[in-house]
Parts: sequence; C-alpha cells; structure tokens
Amino acid sequence: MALQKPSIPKGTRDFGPVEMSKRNYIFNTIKKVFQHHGYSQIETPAMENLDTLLGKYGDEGDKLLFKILNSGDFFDGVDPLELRQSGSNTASLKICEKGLRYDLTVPFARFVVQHQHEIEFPFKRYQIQPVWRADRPQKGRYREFYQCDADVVGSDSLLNEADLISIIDEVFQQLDIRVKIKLNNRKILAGIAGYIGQPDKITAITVAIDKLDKIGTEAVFQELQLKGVSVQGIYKLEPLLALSGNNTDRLDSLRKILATDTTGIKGIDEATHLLGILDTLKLKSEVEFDISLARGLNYYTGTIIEVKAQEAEIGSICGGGRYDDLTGIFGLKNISGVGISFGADRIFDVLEQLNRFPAGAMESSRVLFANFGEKEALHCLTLLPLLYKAGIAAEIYPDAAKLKKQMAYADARHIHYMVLVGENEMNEGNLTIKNMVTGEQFKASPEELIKLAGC
RNA sequence: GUGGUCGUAGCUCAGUUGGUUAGAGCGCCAGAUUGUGGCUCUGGAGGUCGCCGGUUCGAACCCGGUCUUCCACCCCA
Repeated sequence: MALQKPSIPKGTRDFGPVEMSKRNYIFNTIKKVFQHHGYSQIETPAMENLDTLLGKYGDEGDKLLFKILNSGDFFDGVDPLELRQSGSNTASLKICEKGLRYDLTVPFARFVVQHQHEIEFPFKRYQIQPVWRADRPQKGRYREFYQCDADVVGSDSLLNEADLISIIDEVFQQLDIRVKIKLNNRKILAGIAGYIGQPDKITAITVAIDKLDKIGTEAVFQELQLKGVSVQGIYKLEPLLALSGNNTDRLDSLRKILATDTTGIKGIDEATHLLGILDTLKLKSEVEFDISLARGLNYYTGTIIEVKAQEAEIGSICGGGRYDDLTGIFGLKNISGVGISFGADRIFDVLEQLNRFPAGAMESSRVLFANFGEKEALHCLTLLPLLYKAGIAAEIYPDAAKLKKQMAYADARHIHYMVLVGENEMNEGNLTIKNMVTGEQFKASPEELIKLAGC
C-alpha cells in the first residue's frame, strides 16, 4: 500500500496538549458559571434525524448541514432516474436520513419535547458539545467547533434574559475579556417592518440593517432596494437608523415613532423592562441597545443578544435570544425559551490574540522525580502516593536518562519542582528539591515537599 | 455556493530571467558538563519544494488540474 499523507478534513483541527489546557480553561470557566446559576448539563447525539434539523435555520442553514449517507445499500428502493432529475439537494434527502447537528438549540428543543414528562419546568440546561457546519472556512470560522449553550425553557419571564446576560458578564469578567453586550428585540424589528409598510420583508430588512456599521447607510439602502423594499419605505427607515442618545433615549424615540404598531411597542416594552433590570444588576460589561442587531437565526421572536470583544477584531463571540415556539414544531405548544451560546473557539482566538491565558492554564505536573536507576526509582514510587493524597500532580521520569535530559523535560513542561533522590539522599533519608523557576536547590523531607508544592 | 489567494526542513520564512549540490533563523539530537534545565560555544540529523499531469535539453520557479490555507462575498459562533 502506498504511503499516504495524513490529513484532516478542511475546516477541522487537531488540539495538542497545550491547546487542550487552554481550551479546558475556557470550558471550565463557562461550565462553573453555568452551574452556579443552577443550570444542569445534558448531551445529545452528534447526529440527528435530518427532519429534526431541516427548516429550522432558513434556506442558508439547510445548505450548511452536513448530511450522513444512509448505511447499507443507500440506493435501495430509489429510482436512479428520479434521483438524477430531482437535483442534488432533493436527491440527498432520498439517500440521507441523518445529519450532524448545526447548533445545540434545535437538538435541545427536540430533547425537551421528547422528554417533556421527565422534565421539571422551567428547565435550565447547559450543553457543551461540538457542532458542524459545511461552511467555507475562514479565520474564526470552522467546520467543526464547540458551542457552550445555556437555555431556559418553560418561562417567559425577562428575569431569564437578565440571568443569562449576567452569566455572559461573569464569564467574560473571569476570562478577562472586555466585551460589549448588544441587545435588540425581534418584535421591534417586526414593528419597524410594519411601520415602513413592508411586514413581509422583515428578513431582508433585518439582514440588511445588520450590516449597518460594516458597510454604511448608503450600501444598506442599496441592498434594501435590491431586495424590493420601496423607496418610501427606505425613506421612513432612515430616521430610525439615525437615532441617537443613550439606550433609554433611543427606546423612547422609537416608542413615539412606532406608537401604532402593537408588536413594535411590545418589543420596546420588553427591551425597556430588561434594560431596567440590568441597570440594577450593575454589570461590568457595557450593555448597548442596538436597533441594527438582527442575528440570522429564524427562530428568534423576542430579545436578541450578541456579544463582541472590545479589544479584538473577530465576529461575535457569544449570541442568543428568545424563541417562543421552537418546540411547537415538534408538537409541544406554548413553551417559550431563551438561551445563549458561547463560541469557545472564537473566545480561544481572542485570548490567544490578547495573550490573556493565565499561566495556571497550563496543566502539567507540579513535581517531577528524577530517575537515577531502578532502586532509586522504586523509592520515589513509594513517595508519589503521598503527593497524590495531598492533591499534588506529580510523576517520575520513566527512564534513568541523563539528568540533563530529565531537567530539560521538566523545563519544557513547566514543572515547578524537580526532586532528586539518588544514593546520597536515600542514605540520608531526605530529598533534594530544586525549584525550576528560581533555580535554588536544597535538602528537605517529604513532608516539607508536600507543604511546598501544595501551595 | 461565487471570486481571489497561499503551499519550500518540526516551526517561521528566503530562494535572482527556468540552469550544477535548495538555504537561514528558531526548534531537535549529540558533545563541551559521568548528579543539574534555562545562557553560551562546537558539531550533527532533518526536504517527493502540497499532490498529479503538461511544456522544456533542463522546473521549487512556467501552464493545467486537484487538495489545503487564508481573504472578500453569502451567511455565521
């Protein structure tokens, strides 16, 4: 067999020990905050039935689904002629019944409906798992990446939104990333679409104005025209996008403009109420009400949340929102949910860029016993359990290699203490401890080692 | 899905109009130092120039295809 060059699929990555330490630092931080706020963990399978996934993310989303070819003879019972004529998209549905999950929210909705009788509502769950998108990779954009989701279903109280936003605030506080939390409300966007007389164009309008700060007002108007929004509509839209003042000012102005639109007013009420709650929470992060925030996912119906890193140029690192009827499609009506999703991989990129991983994020042993030979090694092996019992990560170098090599190994792995027990130490009944950071070296007892390495 | 871009040592990258034996820094290994890492010095190993094909007396260099990387759209964490 010809030697084959090993490789992994486009848009996927391997993670080495150093990267995993750093990733675990992110996951652990997020996980801990989720748990403190009373969320319980669940997991769902990597693959879902395709009909669970299809139609939940819009046409674009459907295209980005990875589909899994049926096992066995997938052509069995399929008319080849019909297959050929139906086009590759439709054809794929005839030979694939499963797909890789695209996010964690839809599988969660499925989970809630399927297990509704075992669940205590309101149900607060968190989930940290990879998702897959058949997108074209770019920086900060992968085909396999992790999402860290927290959702509350079965309660439409805005306290849930506030709780999730304070989670966001806490997580980024702990990770030492300065962020801006942007808020909007889908009902306001619907109200705007109604106000300018084109409620049917809500998607086109939201997608277009979402690009406002990126491409500017002119380009947004051009795109709107292209999408069939009338000139009068755009004329009415203009002052809305130009609103100024603080969050409250802008909401108040909006309230006057959208006065006759009940949906719009409801959205404004929600946003105002939420901002009021957040005010009393005294968050560390800046919270901004932003009318141009749209977010693509079709299922959002109320609050929309997006988080941007202040110090790094990267897409959003966390997003979320309220969806009133996600479970409805699976047969469970009147269950409202709200959730957020941290993009762990982008957060990784931000921390890497800002060099903000703490030194302690490097997981490694704290103590390395040098190996001077069989007899000495056995002696060290009897000491190791003492360290383990004290919760200290420790190991012995497996080979009686040159000390130089063993020390270089400790150095490379950032091991803090090297313990030397050779013939002399064994006879004297003590240890030589070398601090690999300061370089100082001294004799001590095992108890002193534990005391030293333990803190 | 559309348009572009990149690929040379483990890593970051040089490599002249196509011309003999493809280089550097870092890293790695060994020695200077038989129980002492980092710093220094000396030496060494390491290459299908992404892959396949074409043009040519001759290709890392030119052409086509393909895979990968990154970028702009689209969309998104």
